[in-house]
Amino acid sequence: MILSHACIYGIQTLVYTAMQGSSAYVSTRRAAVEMGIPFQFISKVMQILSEKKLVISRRGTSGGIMLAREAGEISLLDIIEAIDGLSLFQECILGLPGCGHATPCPLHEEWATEREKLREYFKSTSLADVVAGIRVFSHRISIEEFSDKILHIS
Amino acid sequence: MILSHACIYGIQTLVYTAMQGSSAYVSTRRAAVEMGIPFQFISKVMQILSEKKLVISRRGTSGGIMLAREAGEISLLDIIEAIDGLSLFQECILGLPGCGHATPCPLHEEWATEREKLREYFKSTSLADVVAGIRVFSHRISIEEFSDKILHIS
DNA sequence: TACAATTAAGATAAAATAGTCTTTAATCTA
DNA sequence: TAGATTAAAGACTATTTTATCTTAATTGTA
Repeated sequence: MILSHACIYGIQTLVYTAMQGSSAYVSTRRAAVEMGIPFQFISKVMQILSEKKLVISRRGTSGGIMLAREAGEISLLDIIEAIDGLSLFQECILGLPGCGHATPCPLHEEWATEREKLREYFKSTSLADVVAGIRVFSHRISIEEFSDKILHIS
Repeated sequence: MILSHACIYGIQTLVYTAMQGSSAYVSTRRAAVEMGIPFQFISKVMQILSEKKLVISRRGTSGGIMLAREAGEISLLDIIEAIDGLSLFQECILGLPGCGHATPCPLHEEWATEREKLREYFKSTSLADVVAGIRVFSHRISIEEFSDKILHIS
């Protein structure tokens, strides 16, 4: 698995949040239920993203989270960096500490090329892009249809 | 980290084995010491690769492991498949179970393209290719120079 | 002010991965 | 045959990741 569960949940939750518009705080409990993700885990991840200034959180009634910047200004790489860090895009694929241009492992150049493409993709894809894909191409974000789960909490 | 430690150790050990020529069994203990990898862990990984018919192992004096096929006939993908499985090349990057062409997640097409390139690279790169890279470009496989550690065991 | 709703935060538990230790079985050599 | 060497195998430990539980703090509303 290339991204940790925490990171996957983080991306899913922020995409969900971006889809709700920016007027009000979005309930993470509701987001969790609708997306079929453990609520407490999302809560932890949002605390990290709050520290890293990607979201603003608020307690109490009508509390929740809100994107700290416009959806077009938050890239998937921003989220990955905040949660998993950038080691995926920096480390040798064979795990050799000093692997680099001067002392490359046998796979160094090829993997350096591949991982850079991947990084570029994550960097150039914003939450707004993902939301647009969902709206235009009916991409899905939840495991089941949203409507299935909404019934359970309202 | 894209490959597990077990998988990384497996690749390193088989590359090391391929470099020794095919005439005799290669001691996994020696390989472990020279590459700076936990011996018992390598032993476990080699047991897996032995079950999967990628290596032939032999107990006793002058025992060790030997590649089951020519180095040119064992791809990195063969090793990855045996140890980590192929889920890396099959799963949705957001971890959504039913993600596919019919019901894609927002990142489906892009990631499907990237992961296929990665799979092709691993499939088309054999142990022999890696060894050739090491011989021609002085690529390294161990964490430190081999000669440093050889002294400790002989 | 009292209460309900909501996230924050710390502790804990469960699961997966990584690593170690010990005993057994096989093999070679003297 | 006896002893040394080596991998196989199973049990165990440690670490990291994932997930849950409980309590506290904050906010809006009646």
